[in-house]
Amino acid sequence: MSDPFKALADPTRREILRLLAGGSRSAGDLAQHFAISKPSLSHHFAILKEANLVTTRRQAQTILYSLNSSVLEDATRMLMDLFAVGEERGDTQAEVKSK
Amino acid sequence: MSDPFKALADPTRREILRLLAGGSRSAGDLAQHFAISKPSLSHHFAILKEANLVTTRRQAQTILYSLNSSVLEDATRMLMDLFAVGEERGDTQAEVKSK
DNA sequence: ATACTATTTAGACATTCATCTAAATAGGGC
DNA sequence: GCCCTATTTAGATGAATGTCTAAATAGTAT
Repeated sequence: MSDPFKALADPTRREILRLLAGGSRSAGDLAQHFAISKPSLSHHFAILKEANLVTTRRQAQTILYSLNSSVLEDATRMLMDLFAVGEERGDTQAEVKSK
Repeated sequence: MSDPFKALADPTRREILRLLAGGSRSAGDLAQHFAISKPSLSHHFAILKEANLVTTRRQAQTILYSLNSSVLEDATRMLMDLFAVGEERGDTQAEVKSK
């Protein structure tokens, strides 16, 4: 089980998740939405699966991919904590442009 | 301005953000929390700055880093949309057509 | 069993990434 | 001006990443 944030770093993988948010899809179906080769997509699937962001289920010849919302929720909560907590130290005034 | 998700992919950078969530800190102050060299940290700072996740402000000799919550909020919202939306379509499991 | 379709695995390759050491820059104090 | 402290830049290096083509695997159908 690897780092979900690493899995989310690639735009192709985020697009895969976005498509899966609309419902489960087969690998081939997903492949139609991308310009890259099927082996490359398959590699992205493997990374998403490794991060537990998707699950798979065989249906006859095809393999259905589904979104695993819970891991996505965990990651979201982690990000949310970065700006929801910690307002106590008094230097919110720190917005200065970098040279 | 580069991909904030790519910036969030590294655990060291997420820890930097977590520290900054507690208040602005100087580069050297942040460096004390990590085992890696200062130039390596500086590289991480640059990536966070490039992604607009932090801002900087010079204070005498030291440089203060501050969290930029708004970009973090945007990223969080993007993730949230992946599991908050798409619940209206009734095909979380089965009926998907391929090809 | 053979053939066909869907998907993954195996290598290879170029690019990006995280890290280091050494050197450069910027500001403050003497 | 010349040091001292803080931080970044430059350049190098090994590991990880995203992509490809070709081959292998799994399941269905004839």
